Amino acid sequence: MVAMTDSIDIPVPDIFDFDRNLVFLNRNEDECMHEVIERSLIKPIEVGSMRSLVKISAPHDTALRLTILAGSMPESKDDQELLITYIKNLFDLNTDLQPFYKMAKQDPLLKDLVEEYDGLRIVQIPDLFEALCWGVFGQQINLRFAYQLKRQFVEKYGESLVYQGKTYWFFPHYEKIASLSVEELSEIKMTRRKSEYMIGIAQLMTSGELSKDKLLQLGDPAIIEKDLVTIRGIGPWTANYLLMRCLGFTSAFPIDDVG
DNA sequence: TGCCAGGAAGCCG
DNA sequence: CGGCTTCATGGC
Repeated sequence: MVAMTDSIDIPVPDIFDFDRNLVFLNRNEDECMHEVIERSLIKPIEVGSMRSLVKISAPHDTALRLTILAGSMPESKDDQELLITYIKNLFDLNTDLQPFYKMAKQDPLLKDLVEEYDGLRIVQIPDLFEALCWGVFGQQINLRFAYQLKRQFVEKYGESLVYQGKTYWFFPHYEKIASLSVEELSEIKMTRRKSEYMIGIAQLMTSGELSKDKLLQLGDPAIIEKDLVTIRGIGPWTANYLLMRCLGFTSAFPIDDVG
């Protein structure tokens, strides 16, 4: 029997600093997929049959606490596990950072960096379609505009809920984008080419040819990257970005780029 | 005003 | 493979 509770606690690893990760999540005011309020993350999350506005906080530093602000708690055991998996992925809780920290603390260049950002994880975009879209949005335009594109996209094709008079948006489903024409999608001031990329990607996901599970089953990040690059609209940069920000290959992050 | 931004595809040799 | 052109829109 599943006990009906108001909140779910998820234990966090030793090397984890919730506030530092919140700072990262709060880095851009144009972000439309979540907000940070008073040491908590407010985020609409859709997993399985659950679609709710979730508050994530850390009342004590050994666990994250999930509270449902609007919608409902996951009703089935499956949905509850999907939610927990999503949050674990979001904060990259499954990665063991001990080996990296041990190595970094012996490196004169990395030492200061690791201490300054101790407990900061590579925050993920757990949803593959969302990560892919964000990669495409950001290609060859300034970030400010990329955030604008995402917002217009989300508010035009996504669904929403209202909480305390404020509207929160879920990321659009790929099935919906797959059915759009280039002309329709281009209305939000994306280039035709970006529209083509996104519709093509949405179609691949709708047909089931492309999925996060399938990519992860390939195992080796180099092989995954090769697979991703065959998709029109995904080049080396976006493929690498996906490995790092969605597929959890945080060890592959470019140390050259640390600055 | 002009350069350029979290690139990638297409074409040519 | 390596280099060059095109795409197209805001930001600063």
